[in-house]
Amino acid sequence: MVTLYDVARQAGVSIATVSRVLHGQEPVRETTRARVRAAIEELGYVPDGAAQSLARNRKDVIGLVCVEHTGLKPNQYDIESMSLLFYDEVMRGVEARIRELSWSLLITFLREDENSGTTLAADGPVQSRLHILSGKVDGLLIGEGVVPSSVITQLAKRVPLVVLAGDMAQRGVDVVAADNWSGAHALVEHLVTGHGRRRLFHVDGPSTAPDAASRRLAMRAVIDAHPGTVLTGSFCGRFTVHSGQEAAERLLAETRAAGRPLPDAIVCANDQMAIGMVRTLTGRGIRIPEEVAVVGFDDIFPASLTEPPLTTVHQPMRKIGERGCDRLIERITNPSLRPRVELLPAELVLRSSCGCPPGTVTRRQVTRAMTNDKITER
Amino acid sequence: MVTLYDVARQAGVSIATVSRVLHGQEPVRETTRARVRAAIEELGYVPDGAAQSLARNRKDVIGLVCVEHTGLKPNQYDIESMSLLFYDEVMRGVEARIRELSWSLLITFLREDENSGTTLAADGPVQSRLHILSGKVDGLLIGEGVVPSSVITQLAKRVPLVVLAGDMAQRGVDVVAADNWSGAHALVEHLVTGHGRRRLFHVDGPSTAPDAASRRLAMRAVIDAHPGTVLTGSFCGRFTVHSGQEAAERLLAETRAAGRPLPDAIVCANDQMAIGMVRTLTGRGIRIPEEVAVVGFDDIFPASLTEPPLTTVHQPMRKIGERGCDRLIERITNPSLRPRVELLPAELVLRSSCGCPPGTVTRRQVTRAMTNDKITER
DNA sequence: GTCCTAAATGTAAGCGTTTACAAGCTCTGA
DNA sequence: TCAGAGCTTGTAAACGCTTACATTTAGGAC
Repeated sequence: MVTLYDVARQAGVSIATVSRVLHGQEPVRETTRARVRAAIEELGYVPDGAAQSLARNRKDVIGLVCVEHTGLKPNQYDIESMSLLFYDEVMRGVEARIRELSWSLLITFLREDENSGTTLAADGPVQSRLHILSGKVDGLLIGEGVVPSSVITQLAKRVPLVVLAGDMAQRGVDVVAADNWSGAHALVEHLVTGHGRRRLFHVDGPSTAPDAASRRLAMRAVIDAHPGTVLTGSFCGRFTVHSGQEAAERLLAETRAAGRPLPDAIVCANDQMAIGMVRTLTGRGIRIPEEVAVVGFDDIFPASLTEPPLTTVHQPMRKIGERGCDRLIERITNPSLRPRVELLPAELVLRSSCGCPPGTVTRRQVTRAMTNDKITER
Repeated sequence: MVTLYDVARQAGVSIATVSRVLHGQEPVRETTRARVRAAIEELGYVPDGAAQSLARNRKDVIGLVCVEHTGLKPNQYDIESMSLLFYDEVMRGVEARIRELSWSLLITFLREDENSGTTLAADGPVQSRLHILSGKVDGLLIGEGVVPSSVITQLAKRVPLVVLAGDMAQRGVDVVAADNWSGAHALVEHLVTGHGRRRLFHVDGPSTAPDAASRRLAMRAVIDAHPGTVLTGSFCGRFTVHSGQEAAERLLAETRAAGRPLPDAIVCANDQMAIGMVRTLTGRGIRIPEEVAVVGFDDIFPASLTEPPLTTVHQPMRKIGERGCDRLIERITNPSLRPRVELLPAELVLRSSCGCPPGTVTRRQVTRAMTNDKITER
């Protein structure tokens, strides 16, 4: 390994001078500078990042902890695995910011199942990996969903940290997330006031999923605000295409058995389930949106390819990465900042599964005016 | 910041003892161990990664340099941006290996256009970023395509390095890539011997793209091996859907003008162009594969969604990440290893755009027997 | 109690940088 | 010619950890 000393010897100067040349600091004679440059070039010197970090007391590295969805066939892209793209977008947002600073980005994937069973263990594999990681970075960006919030709160005491996405208000920790509530609210509002749908069916996510919760609340809010609007029923799915299909089967069976008509609209907690719903319904000859509207959430890529194309809500993942990174850097710079929750506007994407005319593609940012406290109280 | 000294003071022991407890080393009395553990917990001590790296003389970090495709609309998934997925798969492969070792992964994206103009500058922005990066890692995984090979060769002298994907034989540098040639060869061979197609048209990639080159050579090889088989023409596209549509327009115009029949099969250098081709052709009422077969390359997600579904070649990106990582670790461990080129089998994916019956989905790994030298000589 | 051995713990020298401070130059102006 | 100012350059002390080696301690055997 070539060190500063080697370069200094080769150039006939002291290590301080080499360091100065390396960082373009001023008081170095032009001839000396040239000599040092030549030595660096000749020896192929690369400054050791660890030593620099130690001396400068900062690493110029931030860590991003992503959620890795499990149960996917490797090497094969399908509709389920499209959700993978979320964190890839976040990552690109973060990287774009990081790059401007000449910092670096450390990535870790945490598998959804990795923490099951060890949630409460103070020293599970997840904790251990996060611990090692936090020693290598100046700050951490953590995707919500895998790490229990108690662990996050604990971790935040030791290292600057920002929680990304998700929907839970982490008390005392910075959060940057999409405004899921407003997205879902605008979506359902559109069905009700835009297309006169009154009898709604809900395909919900798992009760444990925090994002599903706020979507559910938003739907409730719209229904309550419009007399005459009712929730005719709901199904609790697992966010998969298959769940959506199950939901459809169940819905059809139940309405027929009871001799009731179909609902006017079906609101699904994510696009995968909406796609499953659309497939099964159209397979049974039911016309969408004429007989029933179907909407999803997330705007994954295949949502634009269904027949009819799916009306949904796009999540600003890249922006979440960017803003999360900005926030983290603020916090690193000024650790005494009061933690805040920042919600980014979601984007309502109107295609035609909601009843809008075929060929429609309208995008509209939606969010609500609010203060921190309103949000954290939610 | 809490250091070893703080913990040592709190526990009433020396820093050496704390360090031993930290790493579970043997000769420490149980009572002492407990005392130290308590102090660590109480103070919320996190070992400083930089200091550890410096003292241990290894960083337990490897860097991955990805190619970032440009000109994409942010926050919007479309067929073009599906190519983004390549590096995301590679990344997951690398991370899976890294994780087993408790190492970390540093990510950098290099934009395709970032290097244009400065290719030969010894100190362009790309070089500078790679330089900083290489000081922070034990080794580097570089996706081929952005960094000029002269820069790579240079870099490889200073830091353990493995080149991923691409197709170029980097002399004197480790390479792990997909066997594009065999994939393309099997694909064209299938058209010719499996479906009796004789008159082939080629939608090529940019002449500068190294992967396009080997696909072109493979096609040539099949044609030469089968008397009676001819290349009726070719079009040089830019790997986009739009290029594929242009190619289709041009092909139709020329064959009609010359009063010639359509070719039997159209071989596209990637899926995006094949999709553009399929769209335009079916739009003009031409039946695929009855009138003409169309095949692509890469097996991006939308390839399975066209009508008819596209026959193509899947690239084992995740495997490339895994094997590249293994190779890099070998090289870090033993820097005197002779550099090798390793080609991973590609996977022929038969759907129905080639003439196979509707509903077909057959996957077959393809590669050729070979030695290093044969490959590097190619 | 003494002595020996082995186990437990402590001391201090790095690791490769940065940077405050000291020291050495080269001028300029008297 | 020399003092002093202003550039350059060098010296050495951190930074927080690991680890070889030195030292202390505990536990037996006599």
